[in-house]
Amino acid sequence: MQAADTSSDVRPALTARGRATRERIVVAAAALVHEHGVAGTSLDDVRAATATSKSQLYHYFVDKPALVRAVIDRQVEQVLAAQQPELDQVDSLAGLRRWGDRLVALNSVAASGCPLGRLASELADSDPAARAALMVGFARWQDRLAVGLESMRVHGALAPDVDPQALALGLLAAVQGGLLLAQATRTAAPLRLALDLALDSLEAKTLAHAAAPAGR
Amino acid sequence: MQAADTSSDVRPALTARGRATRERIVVAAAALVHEHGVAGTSLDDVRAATATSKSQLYHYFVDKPALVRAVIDRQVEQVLAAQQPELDQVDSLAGLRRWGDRLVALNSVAASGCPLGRLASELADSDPAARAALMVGFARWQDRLAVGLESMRVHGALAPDVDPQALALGLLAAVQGGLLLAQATRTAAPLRLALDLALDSLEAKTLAHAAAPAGR
DNA sequence: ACGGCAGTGGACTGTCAAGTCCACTACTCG
DNA sequence: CGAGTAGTGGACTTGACAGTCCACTGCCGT
Repeated sequence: MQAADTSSDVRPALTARGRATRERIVVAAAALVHEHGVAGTSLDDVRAATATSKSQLYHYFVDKPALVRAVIDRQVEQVLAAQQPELDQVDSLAGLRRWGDRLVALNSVAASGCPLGRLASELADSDPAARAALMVGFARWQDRLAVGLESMRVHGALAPDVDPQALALGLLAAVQGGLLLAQATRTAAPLRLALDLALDSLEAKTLAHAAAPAGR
Repeated sequence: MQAADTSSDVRPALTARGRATRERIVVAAAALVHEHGVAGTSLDDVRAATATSKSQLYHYFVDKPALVRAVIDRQVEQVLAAQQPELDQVDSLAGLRRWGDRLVALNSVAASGCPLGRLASELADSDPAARAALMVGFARWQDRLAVGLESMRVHGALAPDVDPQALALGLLAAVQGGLLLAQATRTAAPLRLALDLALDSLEAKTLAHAAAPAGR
């Protein structure tokens, strides 16, 4: 009914100048939305921040939700890119801890929470297309982690009976919750502690510890 | 400057009828805000849902932020109450798992996320008074958990060197992240997995494991 | 039985935001 | 160099929402 054609938000025939302007709009909108939320960001704010006009906004995006979807796509890329190269090197316990340290460091710069988390909690119930795009983003994040965990399992660094996808999702949840509380408390501690708790759990699932199986 | 007198939102001289009306407004507003967010809930929505008039809203609350603060206070109570009695019985690993099961069960009824989490991510950057109230709520939640964990430590069910407050905050972060992703994915799995990961970590910190790493 | 105040009804105002429209500019291609 | 189209400027319309105002009602004490 609504989003049958998922590629409809990509307008055809964009010249180089057009692509640059569109990009400028998305970048500024992403920053504003991250800071003030979707509802707290007006198109006039975007217009002012980009020195564009109302007609340009509607030239490149059919309506505000379409712009928000472009922002989501951008934030997914940004969030994944900001974790590089550590995210792709989580193939050992040490690698996982390095990745965690990077997240803590990123959060320390500006404890403004995870852009995806904020968008998710604001849009999950109201914008199905946005929710779908966010789910894809979270899934990509989870997969990156799962690939690393699977490699650990294969190399014998994790017990053979663990489920990498499940662990990755649990880890991602810990990160999201840690970032949420870090934003609320304006403290790095929640993220740090959530990561420690989750990673300690993984450490307990290393082969050495798992020699004596702990069931459930 | 603005919120020097923190008790100013409690209007004096309320009769029984007045208190009932005020309560009705807060209850309906809490439900609407939980479903559509603060920005997505207009005072007209609240008015319609409570069969009240505009003047009543402004009779009981000086402005919308004041109503939101009342909603926050209510949600804090509701969230803590909904976890009873399990939350006050987290004095063993089994008790912790029962508490986790209750959270999963609550979330299964309607995967709408944690009211506090949603409010926190929406208001943390824009409403300092709201953020403060939410921090108090999270702190109460954390303390309840910490009391249980401390009792476990004292009874020897946890290693003596653990920090109950830190573990409680980590646990709370896992829950928040799990609920956020559960809402986004419309699945119970993230909460379940986040709790499993965190509780497995606690299990690994039990005295038995700390003394000699062996199965339960 | 009345004076006064808590509680109520609902019209009204000002502001702000989304989305529309049309005129204009500048690039590109023949 | 001229026509057509991508790109731009900004005024305008429409609607929604926070907040105001004043008239009214019903409870309560004396």
